[in-house]
Amino acid sequence: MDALVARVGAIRAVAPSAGGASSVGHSPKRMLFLDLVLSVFRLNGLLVAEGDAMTEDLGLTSARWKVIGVVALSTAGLTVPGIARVLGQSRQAVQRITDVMAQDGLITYEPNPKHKRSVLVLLTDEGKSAYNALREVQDPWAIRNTEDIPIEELETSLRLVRRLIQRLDK
Amino acid sequence: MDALVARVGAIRAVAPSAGGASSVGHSPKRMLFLDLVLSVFRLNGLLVAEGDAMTEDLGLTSARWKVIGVVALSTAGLTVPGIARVLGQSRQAVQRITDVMAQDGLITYEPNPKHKRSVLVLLTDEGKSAYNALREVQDPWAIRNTEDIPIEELETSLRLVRRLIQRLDK
DNA sequence: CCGATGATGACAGCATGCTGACATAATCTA
DNA sequence: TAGATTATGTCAGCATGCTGTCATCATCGG
Repeated sequence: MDALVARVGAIRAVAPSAGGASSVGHSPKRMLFLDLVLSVFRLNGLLVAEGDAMTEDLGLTSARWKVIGVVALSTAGLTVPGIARVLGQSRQAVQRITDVMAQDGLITYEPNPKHKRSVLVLLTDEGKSAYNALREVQDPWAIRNTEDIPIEELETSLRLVRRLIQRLDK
Repeated sequence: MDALVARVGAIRAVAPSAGGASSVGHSPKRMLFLDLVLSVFRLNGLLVAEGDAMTEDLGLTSARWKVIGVVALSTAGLTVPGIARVLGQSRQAVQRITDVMAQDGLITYEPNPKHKRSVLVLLTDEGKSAYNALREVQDPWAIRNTEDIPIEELETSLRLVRRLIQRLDK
């Protein structure tokens, strides 16, 4: 397991040239997996920070553009628990975000014809322009971060991440 | 971008048979990347939950075994900011975790011959047995989650995640 | 040797996740 | 239809990240 931490450390300490040699010892798959887990922890933190920095001018944060992205793509509106299910988060966590976003005028709560209490979340005009502005920074960012990565690697990685999600989500 | 949310939704709503067809529209790489980003957010949450559940009997949490794992692998001990640098977190966040772990008797603060104020973190006997117990649940878990995944896919994904980390960490 | 710069400790505040608990609305089932 | 089960709103508390601030210790350069 030394290799694991050595690698984690290397991410910060050593030149980007590192990252080749896979660990020796026994059960390389186990090492790869644990290394991947720690790397996902780390990447998550960096992505949140990056997302926050990238959209702070728009009055957004990572938590907010997760919500705004989901709502923008729903034609008929979504309930708060519905957003939570899509994002895989607790409804309470989403509720707190949407309440603030509603105060800020990005979304509105509209009556839900199918449910007396559970209102629908919709984007306001301000929310829609925030979404458009979001895409204007997010799309170039996505392109910038993938232009030198083969599409096959993206597909393989996404498939693996999805498989792990499915496995852990029961 | 509809495909993105459709996919995210599908993770929960649809049978595991989904996940094949890549998105249509323009710039598939951009779609793949944004999808990967959301999936990483999600996987992170699931991994934290899984890590907490898996080790709660040991008096550990995800945040704690990140620390305990790093400390266990250092021969001479590490300072709190040192642990933070390895994990890519703020020293304050790590300090709070280590303070509680010290109260719980998992670690001790020892004088640092190289620094008057910045003490070294070391595992107590209790901490060492917690680390051993951790490995006894963590290793089978890692094996279980990778036995049907080709090692090439693990390597590709880890390499991609690492590359993204390096890119975002400047 | 001394002052500037950087690293660390300590405290505070905030954002974003989680869970638990309880009441009520909605839906399913016998 | 009536009761049981599930979904939702709401409030509370907690865990784990982040940043900012300020004092103090360490280190380096003139």
